[in-house]
Amino acid sequence: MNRTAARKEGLLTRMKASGLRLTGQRRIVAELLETASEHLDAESVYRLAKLKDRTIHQATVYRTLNRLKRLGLVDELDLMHVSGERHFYEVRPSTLHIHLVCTACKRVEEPDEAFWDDLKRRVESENGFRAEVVRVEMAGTCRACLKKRPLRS
Amino acid sequence: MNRTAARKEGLLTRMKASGLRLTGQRRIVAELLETASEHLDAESVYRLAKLKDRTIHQATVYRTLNRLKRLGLVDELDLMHVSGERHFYEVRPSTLHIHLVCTACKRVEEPDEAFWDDLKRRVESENGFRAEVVRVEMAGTCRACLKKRPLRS
DNA sequence: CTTCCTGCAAACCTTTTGCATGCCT
DNA sequence: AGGCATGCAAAAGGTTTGCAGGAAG
Repeated sequence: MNRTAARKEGLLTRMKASGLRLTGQRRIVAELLETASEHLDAESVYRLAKLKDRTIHQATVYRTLNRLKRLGLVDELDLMHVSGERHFYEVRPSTLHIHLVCTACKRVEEPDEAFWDDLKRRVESENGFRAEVVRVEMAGTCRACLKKRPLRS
Repeated sequence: MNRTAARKEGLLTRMKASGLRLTGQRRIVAELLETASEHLDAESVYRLAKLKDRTIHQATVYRTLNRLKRLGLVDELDLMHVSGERHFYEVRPSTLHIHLVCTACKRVEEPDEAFWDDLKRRVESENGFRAEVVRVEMAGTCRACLKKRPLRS
């Protein structure tokens, strides 16, 4: 939930460090991604960005997102396709993504328990696989919805 | 790896049990999904199905895959977009999907260690989230590729 | 006879790309 | 000047849909 906690230096800082030219529009996109309280898809980023700069174009949003993705500063998610085929973007927290997608209320929880790092280590020792990006996605029913509609299964 | 092991009753059986009409073309799609040694995307299913029935149409493949998906008999995967935006399909093994996607050789490993089930239980007890589908995707470098190009990071 | 499946083609949605313009360094 | 960023429109890629004909229950 508190997605800001995972990051140390701001996205803008890292963008500049990556040699990326920091234009006004890119700033807007970066700030949106960083301050969003929920995951945004490209279209949402575009819609929100337009409120701050009416002239921004969708192609620019896509290009910016792709640049950030290639630089590894932002990750593209799919969230189990709860909302169609769109991709969602989030500032890379630590290469570790854990999403609990509630199929009832569509909300996405992001627990940040430390023990998940365990996964990476286990896979490396047991499978000889060095994981760079770990994504755990679970679809199911969240606590709140379970209460409303208890024992559906 | 041995993806067949995870299933108990055949997909065809479960399709019939779901009240789905079992046509020749659907059989072909189901058999392809079941016997595939690697993950197939819609287009591959189409291409392979056409070898067995020249008259099958892409729309039919999509419709069949969607039906199977909605029935929960097959799951749609994204495999970290190592091969573009396509979706891959796999017969639902147990609602538990673990994919180790090697970014070097593009191969996908599916370790079927029992301890992964642990994940589901932990999330339920620690987050109150009842997971129906668990998907763990890791992108990184597999054992073989690590050997070829040791200590890249 | 009704329901469901299929082929076909067109539509759809999201994302990418080529080109021309213009800004920044 | 040179390179990069942007707008625009067109294309691309993958998937879905409406309709009409046909097969299955």
